[in-house]
Amino acid sequence: MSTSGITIKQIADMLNISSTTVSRVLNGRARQYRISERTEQLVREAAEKHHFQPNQIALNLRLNKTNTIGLVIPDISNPFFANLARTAETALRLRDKMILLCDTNDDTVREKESLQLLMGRKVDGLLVAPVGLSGSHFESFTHIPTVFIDRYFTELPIPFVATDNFQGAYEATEYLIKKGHRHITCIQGLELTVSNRERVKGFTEAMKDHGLPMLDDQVVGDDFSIANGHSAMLKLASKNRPTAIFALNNQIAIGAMQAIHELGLRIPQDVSIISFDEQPYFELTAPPVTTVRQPVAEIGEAAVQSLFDLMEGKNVVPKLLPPALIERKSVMGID
Amino acid sequence: MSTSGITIKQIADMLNISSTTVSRVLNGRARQYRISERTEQLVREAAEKHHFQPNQIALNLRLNKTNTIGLVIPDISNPFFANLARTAETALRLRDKMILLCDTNDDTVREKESLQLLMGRKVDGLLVAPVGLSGSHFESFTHIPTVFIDRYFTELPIPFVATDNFQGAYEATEYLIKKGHRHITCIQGLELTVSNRERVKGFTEAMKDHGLPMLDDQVVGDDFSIANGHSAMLKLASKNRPTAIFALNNQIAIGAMQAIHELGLRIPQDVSIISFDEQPYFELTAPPVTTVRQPVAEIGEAAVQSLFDLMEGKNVVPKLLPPALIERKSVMGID
DNA sequence: ATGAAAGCGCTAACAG
DNA sequence: CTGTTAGCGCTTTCAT
Repeated sequence: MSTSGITIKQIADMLNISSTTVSRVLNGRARQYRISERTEQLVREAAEKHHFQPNQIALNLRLNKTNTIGLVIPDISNPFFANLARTAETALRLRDKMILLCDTNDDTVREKESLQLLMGRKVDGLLVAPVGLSGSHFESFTHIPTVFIDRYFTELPIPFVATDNFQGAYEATEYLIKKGHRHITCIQGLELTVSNRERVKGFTEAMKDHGLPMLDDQVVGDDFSIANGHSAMLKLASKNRPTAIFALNNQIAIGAMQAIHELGLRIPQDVSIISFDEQPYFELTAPPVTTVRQPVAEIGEAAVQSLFDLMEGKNVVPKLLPPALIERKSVMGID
Repeated sequence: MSTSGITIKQIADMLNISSTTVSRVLNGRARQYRISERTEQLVREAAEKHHFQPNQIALNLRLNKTNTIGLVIPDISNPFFANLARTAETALRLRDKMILLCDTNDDTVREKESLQLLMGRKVDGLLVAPVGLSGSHFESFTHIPTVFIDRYFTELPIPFVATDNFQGAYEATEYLIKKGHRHITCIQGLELTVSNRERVKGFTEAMKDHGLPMLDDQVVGDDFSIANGHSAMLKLASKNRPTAIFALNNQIAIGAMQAIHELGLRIPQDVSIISFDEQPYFELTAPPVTTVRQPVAEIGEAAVQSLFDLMEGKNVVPKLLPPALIERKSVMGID
């Protein structure tokens, strides 16, 4: 039926009035411009009848504003980011913004490409969980309001909202140590990532603070995937098996647990495990897994709020939100 | 530094040439229009130097094409949809399209609103997992290429790609029955949803085919959430407890299992359970859960392919992909 | 109480 | 080999 929606000009022509008038009525400025009730009526009827929808593209061009936010994350299939995306979507919808979604797969090239594309699309703001340890390539984007989520670069004047990864990792490690573990291996995610680095730091520092030696292979693994958790665990078990594993995200933990089961080992009798990223199913696994909870909803909402503050020119301070240790049954006390 | 990127016109002015020429060079048509090497060189240098980025908004308006696809799904935090989103994102990126993400929360109002917004933004196509049992409100969108995913309306001439939900549910139910279960309760998701209806149908038909009576409360629950699975299970346990539960998606299964554990009941000795939606963690739960696997990646890729075929005017047929039963330990055989 | 005209940044048709 | 003009749909001066 309708080709693609009627335009203001078409309505104007039908009514033999100018498009200016139509625009004014449709933008609720009839009173302000003292447009006659009759004209207003006519315009409204025509618009209604033909399901007038303002062409946002034209609006974008004219107003130099797209009401669109770019969401750039490493992996939407990781429940942590999926939840983040959801809270962000909800918060943004409330403010009449839409999300352009970019999944970078934790790949620098894809990230740069995504940023470039989003620039071209003139997004009003950016919410990004960046790859890499330094954000030099973000400097060319300083003119567009950006808030980092989950990961960040302190040397950049760009605000961020994230979990205090260092603290979370420190506490998790200390918990393991207090349970009597001395041979603990950390299965990490992508090394070139701030969240990973902070977590590894927390692990390392806790070990040092408790006088435990950092041996070779004390930190293994190379990305945030299930496959990585799986293969890392397999290798670990074949050598001098640690008594406890610290998995640096939920995916790694799943992979490691799969491997442990395949090997016929028991948790926590043969290996204890603790994981970053609380997820509902960790309560149901055999055994339930002790985790470090990240305040996902708070992060998502605070990030959106910060972004809006930024867009309104307000001063925005970075936020590091506290994690919480959720103790369950996957860590055994040993002497 | 740079305000918002340089324009073609600005480059043209700097070089004292017309914007047409600049446009031609930048679009790789220098040869075609026999533009002098020198001019081409100059234009390229200027563009490079000032980081020229074509303004997509202007392009959209001019070309009447946005290279944007609307992805409308009920819940991005549900791993099934998160995975779908990921495959779709990857497939679309390969074809130089970006995704505008809308999370409807399985709410008709929000869905309509999303569709409306996406129309205004002139998306080139739509990928949607619709709420509701009839798609009358989609008829006003027939001019824009649309493919339904996971859920669909057979009365509409809109292609879809989905799991054969009926078959999956039928097989799951039959599996339960063959294991000796007679008192089976189905915890369903949102009733006003095609996927739910098909699954319930499969369940009902399998029961009938095996001569089992459909009692009151044989199908309970009302949405696809963890909370629903949890509360439904709590209620079920307090009455005449069934020997087996069929959870109609992964979230419901998680909620139900939480409730079962809280109640101090054992799976599968006290209650057996089977779930729609295979997920990695179902292998790790206590006990590992028997599930109906949906071919998520295939659905995502096929949907994108169908959408492109549609946009190219090709004939597209709906696809119902076969599910697979993954047998694990959550169902006990009884006599 | 209403309109004409300009312009957002770009490309395409037509002209040389 | 290059330029002029028009126009995508809308809003915003500036007129009247």
